[in-house]
Amino acid sequence: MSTFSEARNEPRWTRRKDARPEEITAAALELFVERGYAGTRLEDVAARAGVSKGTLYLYFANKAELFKAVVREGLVSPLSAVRELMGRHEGPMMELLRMVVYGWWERIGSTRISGIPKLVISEAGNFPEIAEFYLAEVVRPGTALIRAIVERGIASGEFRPLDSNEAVDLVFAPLMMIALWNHSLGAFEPRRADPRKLLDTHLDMLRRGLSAAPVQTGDAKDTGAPQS
Amino acid sequence: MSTFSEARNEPRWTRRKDARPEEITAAALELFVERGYAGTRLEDVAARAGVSKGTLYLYFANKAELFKAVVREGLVSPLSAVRELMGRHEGPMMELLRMVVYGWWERIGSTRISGIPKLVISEAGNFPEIAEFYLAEVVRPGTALIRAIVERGIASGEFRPLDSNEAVDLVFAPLMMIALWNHSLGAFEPRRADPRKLLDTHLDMLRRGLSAAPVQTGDAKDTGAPQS
Amino acid sequence: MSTFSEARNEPRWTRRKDARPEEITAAALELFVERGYAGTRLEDVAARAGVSKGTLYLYFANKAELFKAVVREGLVSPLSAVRELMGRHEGPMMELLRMVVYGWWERIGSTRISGIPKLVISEAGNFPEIAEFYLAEVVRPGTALIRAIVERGIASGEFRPLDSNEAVDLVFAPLMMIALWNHSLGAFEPRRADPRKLLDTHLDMLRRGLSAAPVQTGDAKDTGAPQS
Amino acid sequence: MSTFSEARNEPRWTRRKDARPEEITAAALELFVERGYAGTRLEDVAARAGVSKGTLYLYFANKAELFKAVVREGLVSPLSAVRELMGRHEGPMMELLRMVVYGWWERIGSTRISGIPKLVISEAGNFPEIAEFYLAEVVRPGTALIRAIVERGIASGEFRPLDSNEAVDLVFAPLMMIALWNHSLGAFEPRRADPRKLLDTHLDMLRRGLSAAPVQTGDAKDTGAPQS
DNA sequence: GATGAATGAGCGTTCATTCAT
DNA sequence: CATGAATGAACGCTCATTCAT
Repeated sequence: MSTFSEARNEPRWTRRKDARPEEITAAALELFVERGYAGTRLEDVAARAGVSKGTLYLYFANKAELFKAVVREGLVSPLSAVRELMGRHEGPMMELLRMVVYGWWERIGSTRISGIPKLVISEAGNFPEIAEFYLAEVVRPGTALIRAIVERGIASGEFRPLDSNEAVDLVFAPLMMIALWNHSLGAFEPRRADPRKLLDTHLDMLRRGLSAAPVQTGDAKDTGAPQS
Repeated sequence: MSTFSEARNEPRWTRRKDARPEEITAAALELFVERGYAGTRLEDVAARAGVSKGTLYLYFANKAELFKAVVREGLVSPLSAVRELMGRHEGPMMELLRMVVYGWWERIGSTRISGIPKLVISEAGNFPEIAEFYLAEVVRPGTALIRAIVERGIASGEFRPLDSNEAVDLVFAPLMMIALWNHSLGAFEPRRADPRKLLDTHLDMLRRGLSAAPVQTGDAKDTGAPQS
Repeated sequence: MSTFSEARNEPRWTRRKDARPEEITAAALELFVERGYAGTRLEDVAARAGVSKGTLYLYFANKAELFKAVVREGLVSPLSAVRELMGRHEGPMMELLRMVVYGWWERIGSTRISGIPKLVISEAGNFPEIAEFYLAEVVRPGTALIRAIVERGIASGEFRPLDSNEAVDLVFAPLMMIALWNHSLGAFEPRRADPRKLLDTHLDMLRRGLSAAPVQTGDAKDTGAPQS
Repeated sequence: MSTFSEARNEPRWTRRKDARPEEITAAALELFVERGYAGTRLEDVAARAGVSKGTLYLYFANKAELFKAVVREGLVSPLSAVRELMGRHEGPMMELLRMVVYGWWERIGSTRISGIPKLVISEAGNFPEIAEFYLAEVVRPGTALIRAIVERGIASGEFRPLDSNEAVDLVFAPLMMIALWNHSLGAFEPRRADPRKLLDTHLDMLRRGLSAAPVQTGDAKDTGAPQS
């Protein structure tokens, strides 16, 4: 009505139709991670998002859909960012692996998105749909990416010729462990080493473990080729 | 391989009456692992154990107590077996590490007990008591054991001097990953490599990663000392 | 056949604004008849009327008021038309009855107004106000009208002397049955006889049933007087 | 424990597993008829049946199944009773019709089962499944029965040759009207004629309407044949 | 006037727990 | 000891109603 109102940049009562879904999934992510799927009451999600119970249903058809949206949302851009990075990279694959691990920490490990793996692991049995979705959209593309790096390294002679599927699992395991720990027992064990230091050591171990150079150790002659 | 099984002395076929609680926890373990705590209905536990719903309450005060009993039961003995093994061991620590990893697979990884970690991780937030208990009874003793091995290896010059806490995490991570995978997404991804092969590769990577011998790799001069 | 339509004088195409309430009650009538009171969602009424949910509340205080308006609207005028017709009629009462029945079909039975009886019957228990209103405005005046016809016929010797209240019910029953059927099970039983043929047969049965002339039937001597 | 307890014929706490379903459907019938399907709260059904809300679900999977059970239960035996009666009958069909109408009043019209038609009419739109079920199990068998009677009468020359489908509707209409009235507006119009007298008059009208004998009425020559 | 996002009371349904037998 | 019918608190979801725009 007044000419002044036109200048407002932060109207107090904007219909927040577009911001709402993210506010809700953010609240839901926290609670799902804290309490599990079944343990999370939609009323609490609503309260934490600052809306009423009914509002949830304006944006998500039901609890399962909200859950799926939470999982989906947390994992779209991160993966494609890695993919892009890999396309551009030149130089040793070990260097790329390091960037991927650090990038994972920046974008996922150190954020609340890292709660999603725990969610999925916990609820896979009850939500086959989620399990399939996560496998198709996250696990398989993610492992394919790392496998490609490992295989490039093997092809170039940088890495020794080991089973690339196994290598992928060994690259991922500590990252998963960090994420799971931080969202479960970590809450009860306050003094913990800096995860970044652990990741550095992990990368250092990987460097040695993947290297094509032979390693002379106490109990076995290492030829650079994998065991049996 | 049969390293862990020597300590058991209990009669294998006690009277049915005494076996009831274990039949129940066995049924409960399966279901808790499959469906999580909240997703498991006591009626189904009863049905799978071949008893009536009411009978559950003759042995367990409530669902939470049953859950705790399931977790508690799956954990106690194996650790002491490892401790004993360690006391007896002579020779390279890498060899001991290998026995521990294989023993873990025999006694835990390949059995339904491997579902326990998933349970604990999933429900730690809802059952602080379980979390504390698991930390006190399993995590801290377990890591202490491995840390002792690593530190013995460092002291003897077999291993290079890295942070033993970090090393422990890196030793455990793939074992945890295998256990979690088998009880969650693994059910939806049929073709999977043999976990034992993965463990072999893991041990091979560890051997190289832990070795005191320097490793010449493409992007860094390795002196045997840990990074940074 | 067009007997009833003569009295209407209102302009047929008033301004849209004034038409709104009627568009809403028209939409509401359809839905209330299809789904019952509780089964009808105001959101659907709004959608069918082409307005927003909020707009409903500009015209009707709440769902119950809308419902009452729907019922009220479907009832008033036709009765006065019959009353008028009756005042003018000369000749046999059976002929008047026939006109009334045909008129009912024209103005009510074949239109969506015929859904009103179903609504009232279904919701009488929940809406005493509607029940009373319908009794006062429709049932009692309507039966009075028919009763007057029957009684005129009896007085003139055209009809035999039976209980006029009972006769009224027997005149109405098939009309009600047609209306109710068409708005309930009729939707699930596609092939159905033409209601007009049924009404003809009904009138034919009434003619015989009401006639003062004796009827010789197999199992009773008919004197024209009603049975005990 | 005591020898006395064996003599008890009315144990105070018998598990009433077999009586319960009928107690519940009886309570549900009352409430469904009073308040409609949606208007009936299961909590109230439970309370009226003297059980808890949860107990309902021991016997009926959900509200819709309870509803179907109510409908089913009220109309199985009555229909077969009529069928049986018809098989035995000898003599005029008009007599059989009279027995059917009286029987309907005894077994249905005067009992609370008469509330079912109203229920079905009200909810057919929301529960196609119920509508189909009622058509298949009640309406079609019931009309077939009456049609058979009418057609036998026509074949024997007792009735004039009219459309038997129409005749069936005209036979039923007043019965339906009585049932519906008693469960809707009837509650608000206390003084009402005895339905049995109305049924007598209805039968008397039918006798005249169906008779093969010609009837001389004021406005039409009646030849016994139906109108065009 | 008209909109539709937001609300929250209310109900159907589930399931851990109890207890008479 | 064992049973399983019964309970009722708790929660997901719906939808009539409100109100800032």
